[in-house]
Amino acid sequence: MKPKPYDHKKIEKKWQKEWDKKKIYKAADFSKKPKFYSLIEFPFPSGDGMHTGHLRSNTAMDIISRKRRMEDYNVLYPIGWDAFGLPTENYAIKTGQHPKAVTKKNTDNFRRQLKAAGFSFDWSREINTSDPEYYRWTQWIFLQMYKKGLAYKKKMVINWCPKDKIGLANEEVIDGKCERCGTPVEKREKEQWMLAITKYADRLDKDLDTVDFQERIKIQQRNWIGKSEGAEISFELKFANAKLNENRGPRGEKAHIKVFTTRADTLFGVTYIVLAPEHLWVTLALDENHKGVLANADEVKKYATEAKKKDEIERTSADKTKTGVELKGVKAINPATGEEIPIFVADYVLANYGTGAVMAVPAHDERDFEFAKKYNLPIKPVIAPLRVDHRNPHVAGKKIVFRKGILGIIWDPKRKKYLGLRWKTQPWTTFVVGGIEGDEDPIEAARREIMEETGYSNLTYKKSIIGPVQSEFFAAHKDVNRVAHTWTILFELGEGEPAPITDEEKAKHEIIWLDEKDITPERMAHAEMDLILDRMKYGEKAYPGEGVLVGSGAFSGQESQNTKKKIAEKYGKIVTTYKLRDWIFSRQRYWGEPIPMVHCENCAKNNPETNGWVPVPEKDLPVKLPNVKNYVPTDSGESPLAAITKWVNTKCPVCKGKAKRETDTMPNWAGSSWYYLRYTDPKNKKALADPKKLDYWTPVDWYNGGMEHTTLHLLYSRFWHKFLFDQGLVPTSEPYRKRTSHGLILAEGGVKMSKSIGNVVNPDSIIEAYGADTLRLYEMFMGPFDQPVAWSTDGIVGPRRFLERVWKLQEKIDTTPPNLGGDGGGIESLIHQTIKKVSEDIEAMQFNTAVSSLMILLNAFDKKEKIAKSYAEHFLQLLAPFAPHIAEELWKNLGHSTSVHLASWPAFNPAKLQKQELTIVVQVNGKMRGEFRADPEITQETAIHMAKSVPEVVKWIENKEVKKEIYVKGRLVNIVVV
RNA sequence: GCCCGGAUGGCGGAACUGGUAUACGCGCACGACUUAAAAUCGUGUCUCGCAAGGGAUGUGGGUUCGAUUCCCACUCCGGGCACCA
Repeated sequence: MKPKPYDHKKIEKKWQKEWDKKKIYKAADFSKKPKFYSLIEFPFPSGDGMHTGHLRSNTAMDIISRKRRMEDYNVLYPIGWDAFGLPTENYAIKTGQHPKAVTKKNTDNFRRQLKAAGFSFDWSREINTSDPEYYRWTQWIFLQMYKKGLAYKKKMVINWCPKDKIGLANEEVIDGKCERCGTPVEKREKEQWMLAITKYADRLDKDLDTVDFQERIKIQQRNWIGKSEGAEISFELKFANAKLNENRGPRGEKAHIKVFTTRADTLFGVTYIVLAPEHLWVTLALDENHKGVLANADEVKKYATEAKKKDEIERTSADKTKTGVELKGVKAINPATGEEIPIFVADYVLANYGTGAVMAVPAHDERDFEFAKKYNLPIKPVIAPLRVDHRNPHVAGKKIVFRKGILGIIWDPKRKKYLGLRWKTQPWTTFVVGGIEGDEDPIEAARREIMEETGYSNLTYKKSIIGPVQSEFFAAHKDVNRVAHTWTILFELGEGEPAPITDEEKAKHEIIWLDEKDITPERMAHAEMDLILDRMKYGEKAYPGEGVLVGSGAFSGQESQNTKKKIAEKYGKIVTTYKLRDWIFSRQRYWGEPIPMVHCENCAKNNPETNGWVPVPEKDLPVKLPNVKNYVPTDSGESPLAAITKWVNTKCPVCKGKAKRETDTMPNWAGSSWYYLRYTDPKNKKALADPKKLDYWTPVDWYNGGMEHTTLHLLYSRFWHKFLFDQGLVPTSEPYRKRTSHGLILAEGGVKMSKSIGNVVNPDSIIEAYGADTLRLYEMFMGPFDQPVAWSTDGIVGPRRFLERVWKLQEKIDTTPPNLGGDGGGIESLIHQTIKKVSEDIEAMQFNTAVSSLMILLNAFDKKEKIAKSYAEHFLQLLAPFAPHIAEELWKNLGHSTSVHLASWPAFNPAKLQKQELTIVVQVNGKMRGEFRADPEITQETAIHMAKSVPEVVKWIENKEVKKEIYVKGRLVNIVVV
C-alpha cells in the first residue's frame, strides 16, 4: 500500500479539533497524580499578532508539559491575556475604536494563532486581566496593601513621558528614556500612589537562595535590589555663628549630618562632606527661619535649584565634570580625627540613596578625588596598598624591620631613559631606594638619597607617583625581613655632570639607563611596580582598593578589611541600604484597572492622617472602568477619567458626603503580578482563588520567560506573592519554584525583530507553508535555548525534510516480532541512547541536541530495510512533545486508538546503552595514530597490548623507549615515548 | 567603569567529569532518477601538502601524557547596571 503524502494542513487541523473535543489537556483539580504546574508569561495581545519569537518559550514549555503528562503527572499548562496597556489604548485612539473592542479582536487572533501551533494549553482556564471579574481581585489586593500601609500616596518627582503622557516607574526608564517609545523623560512633581516594595527588599534578596532560578536571573535581581552593607556615621556641625552651636535637637543631640559609607575603614581620610542638592539640611538652611546660618545662602540656593531642575540625563551623563558649592559658615567635625572639614553641596551625590550625604575620601574614591582636585581640597591617604614580594619573600626566623622609604625615579630627557641601579651584591635592578629619616619630607629624602647614590643633584621634582605603599620583602643586603612604607617620586634630570660618589656606594651598584619598555614588573625588583606603571601612565589617582591602614590612629597597621566593622561600630552604626525604590503605581491613562480609592474633603478634616483618602468597600468592587467616548490622554498629567464627572463624583463610603474617585489607573504590571494564582481557580466569585486549589496547585513548578522581565514583572510578582503569603492568602512564600529564561529570536541578520524595521516573521505563513510541527521543531533546533539566535527561513527546510522522512517511516514498519537486524543490536542500543539523550536534554532545555539525536536515530532507521514496530513506537513517543500532530497521526496509523500524548514516556535500559563492540583510539604522545575494535569488557593490560600492535601505531613507537602508558576505560590508549 | 554571557568550518551549531574537535542541520560540489527542472536518493565537503605529514576551537602564556574544556593575562561581540559612596 502506498501511503498518502505528508499533508500537514490536513492532519494538524484534524488533531487540533480532536484534542479540543476530547479535552485531553484539561487539568483536573485535586487529582491523585502528582501535580505539575508549568507556566509561560501570558501574552499582551497586540494588534500585530504573534511573531515567531513569541513561540519559543511556549514551545519549550509545551514540550516539557507534554513530557510530564506522559510521565503521568497531572499537568496545568494555562494561558490567558495580559490585556490592559498602552499599546492597545494608543491603537484604539488612532483607529477610533474602543479599547475593549480592540482587545477582543486581538485576543481572538492570538487564540487562533496559539491553537494553530498545537500548544497543549488547558483552554478552559483562559483569563483576561481587563475582565472586571478578574480585576475585581487586582483591586482587592491593592486594598489589602493599603490596609497594611504598603500603598500610600505621595507627592514626588516622577519620570514623565511627554509622548505617552504617562508617569513611569523607575524600572521603566532606560538611560533616561521611556522604555516603550524612547522619548527622553521629563521631571514632574505629582501625587502618586506608591507600593512599598522596599519593605520587602531584604526578603526578595535573601529568598532567592530558596528557589531554583537560573543564576543569571538571581544575579540580575540581586544587582537591581542592590543590597549594600555599610555604616552610618554622624558628623557634628560647628557654626561660625557661635550661638548656633548651643542649639540641641529633640533628644538633646548637637546638630549633625549623617552619612552612609561602605568604607568606614577610610574614616580618618575624610577631608570634606558632600550633600545632595535635595538634602533636607540644604533645604532647611535656606529657608526663612534659618537666615544668617550660611554666609553664602544665595549662592547655595542658586546651585541647589539649578541642580534639581536638571533632568536625569543631564545629571547622570557619563563624563560630566563635577560641580559643587561650599556651605560657608559651617564646618563638620571628623569624629575620628576631630578635624574641622568643609561641607559642600554637589549634584554628584544622590538624594535617594543612603542618607543623601557622603563623607568624601579623595585619596580612596575616584569621584571624591576628582572633586578634591577641582576645588583644591586636601587628599589624605589612609590606606596603603599591600604588596608582598613573592620573588624576595620574608625568610622565616629573620627579624622583621619596619622602615619608611622612598623610591626615586629619574627621567633623563636627553637620553630619553630612566635611571636604574644594577646591584652588584644582589640579582636586582631597582630605582634609587632609600630611607626617610626622622620627620623628613619624602621629596627631600629622595633628593638626598639620589645625591648619595648617584651624585646627581640637578633634579626637578615632577610628581609624587604613589605613596605610601606597604611592601613586604626580604632585604638580603641587610639580612632582614622588611616591611616598608614607600613613597615613589618622579624627578627630571637637568644639565651637569654628577658629583663623585663614595667607594662604599660604588661597591653596591652601578648606574644603568633603562628604556621605558624595560621598566616592567618582571625586570624591576619592586613589588609595587604595577601601581607605579599604572600611575605613570594615567597620572595620579585615587586608590579605591584594600590595604593596610596608615595615619588612622590606633587602627594604623591593621588590614582595611578587618577594620570596616570596628570603625563603623566605634564611630557610628552598621546599616544596610538598598538601591531598590518604592514602586510608582499610578498611571494617567484610561486602559487600566481603576485604583479603588475615593477622596473625601470632609474625611480629610476629621481624619487628617488619611489626607482624605478612603478605600472603596470590598463589596463595591470591582470599580469598573466607565464606558466613554473620549479617553485621549491629557498633557495636564491627569488621567482621561478625570474628565468624566459622572464617574468621578461619588459618595464617600464613610461619611456619605460628596467625594471624588481616584482617576489614575494601575500600571499593566498589576494584573500580571498575581495571574498565575487565578489560573488555579479562574471563575471564583468569592475569592481570588479557592485556598484548597491554591494548596493543590501552587507554587508554579517551572516558569519560563524573558530576561527583560527579570527586574520588572518577575520582581513585582514575587513582591505581591510575599505580601499575600503574609496575609495567609497563599500557601508559599515564593510563587515560582523554578525560573528559566530563553534567548531572544532575532530577525535574519541578527537584528531585533521589530515591526518598524519590517523584519517580523509571522508564524501564520510558516505554519501554512511548512506546518506547525516543522515550525516547532525548527524553533527548538535552531540553537541553544538560552541564547539569542537569528531566524533563518533557509534553515527551516531541514526540520521539514526530517518530518517528511518520518512520514515515510510507515512504509517500512515490520509488524513481525522485532528482529535485531543482524547488526549486533546496534539499533537497539541507539534507541536506548536516544531515549536517554532526549529525556535528559528536555530537562536541561537543550532542545537543539534533543532534536539532533532524533535525527540521528532516523538516519539509522533509513539505512534499514525494515523497522520493528516497537522501535517506531518509541521513536514516535520521543517525537510527540516536539511534533505532536505528525506523531499522533502515525501513532494512530500503527493501530493505536488512544492518543500518543496519553501514552507513557519511554524508559531506557542502562544495560542496553552500551554497544557490543567498541572502538578504542590509540594516541602516541597525545596525537591520534590509530584505533582498534574491542570487547567492552577488555582489561587495561589487553587494551595496551592491542594498542601497541596496531600497524599505524607500531611505526611511531618502534625503536623508542616507552615512558608511560595511559588507558582511559573504553575510550583510548595513550602511549608516551621519548 | 562594574556584573553576567559569548567567540569553534561558507552558515546555525555539537563535544559526557580533561580523552577521536567539527555530531546534527543548512549551504555548496559531484553522481543517480528525469526529455528537462524541481523534489528525492547517494557520495563528498576545516585547512596546507603529490604524499608522508603538518596546522586549526578569538589572541598570548601556563598546568597536563593529553586542553574547545582547567588557570593567568588580553582582544572583540551581546546583555544588564551605572556618580549607589
